[in-house]
Amino acid sequence: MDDKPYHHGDLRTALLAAGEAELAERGIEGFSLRSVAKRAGVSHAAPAHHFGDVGGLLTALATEGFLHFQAAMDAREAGAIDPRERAVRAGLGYLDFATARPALFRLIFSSAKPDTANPALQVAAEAAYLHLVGLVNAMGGDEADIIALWAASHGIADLALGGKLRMMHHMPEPAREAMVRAVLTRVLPKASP
Amino acid sequence: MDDKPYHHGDLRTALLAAGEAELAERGIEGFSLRSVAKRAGVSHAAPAHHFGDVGGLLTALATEGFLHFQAAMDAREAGAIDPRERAVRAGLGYLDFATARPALFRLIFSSAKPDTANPALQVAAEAAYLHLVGLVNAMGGDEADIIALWAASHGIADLALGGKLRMMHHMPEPAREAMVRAVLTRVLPKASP
DNA sequence: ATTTCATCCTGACACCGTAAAGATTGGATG
DNA sequence: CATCCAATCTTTACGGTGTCAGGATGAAAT
Repeated sequence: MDDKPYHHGDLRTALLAAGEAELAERGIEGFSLRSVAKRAGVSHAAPAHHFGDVGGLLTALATEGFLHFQAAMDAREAGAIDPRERAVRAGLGYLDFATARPALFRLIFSSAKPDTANPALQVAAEAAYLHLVGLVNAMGGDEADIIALWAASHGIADLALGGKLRMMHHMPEPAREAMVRAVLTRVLPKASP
Repeated sequence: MDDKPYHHGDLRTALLAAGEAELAERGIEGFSLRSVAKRAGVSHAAPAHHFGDVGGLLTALATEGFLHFQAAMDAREAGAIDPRERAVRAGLGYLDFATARPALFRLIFSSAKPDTANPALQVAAEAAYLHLVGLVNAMGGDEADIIALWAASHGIADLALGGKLRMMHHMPEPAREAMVRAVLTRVLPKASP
């Protein structure tokens, strides 16, 4: 039997992985620091040294979450040239992320626990925002267009997570994507001549 | 001194009021059943008899929340005749509610704690949805228009609560309303001829 | 007057986050 | 190589939380 060494080796990384698993299984509202430590096979006070308190761990998880968020949009945008098509795909990626990692989505957008003053988190959040700005600028849109696209994408994703869009949940996948496309197309700036 | 009688008289109502105060001061993530009981001047186990567990109390608060939500939209819509203007005002009321009662907003739309199978809660939620459907129908819109208006309104409100719309938060009130109007106008169905 | 029963309280338990203090170990320093 | 140091992890402890079991109270019904 491999008795566990006193020093883990890469506990910080292990705790982040355990934290993501905890979020996926129990959600934000069921998230427990002690449970995360148990997942990593470590004492309940071990996380403190790496993350301070539970807010510190959630801040790090949120920072990672923004990367996943970004990646989900990039995956959808890949291959598309037309700026309007790219913007629509970004919205689809937005929904992909929310569906695939609901708790992470809520952690990022609807929780007060992550420390919004944390520099790394701010950088990650700003990057996601700038990505959106780039999409809208490529279409020749203004600030209202930015908010419109963002709000529509976010609204669809958040309402879907909340189970409020039951009519959409009862649709087959292709029809659902078509519906999202129809909605997002409405909020794009007028096609440039 | 009025020593408290053993029987409260209307504890259920008092607990609901205390629960709203607790939400307003501590938010969902800081919500504590024992603290609510303390606010109502009652033992920590007293709420159990009226609401079962904490989920039961939050379910009742969410049901009440939908009424406040409805009222906020009605207040904005009052006096407007034109269907498109009414729809835009509903969106402004949506934001009003989120701003005035952020924790209640999150409880309704982003929490898993309320029991979504509760009949009273379902009725309240359905009423809010049907109100939206009525607005869109009056404009001759279809299902995509419903989702578009709802998602845009919800997205703006939820992002604003999350502090993500900093550019909007730095605007004077009239400009902010103008911005919301500009965004919402984009998602309305084409004006009927 | 007695019984009944909803209401409310007390006490207990397991779980949680956090802090303090001790154990262990890898690595730097001599 | 021997020693010390600092980082890492554990143990223990404390107050707070939700929930359950059992007892106390008192209003209403018999």
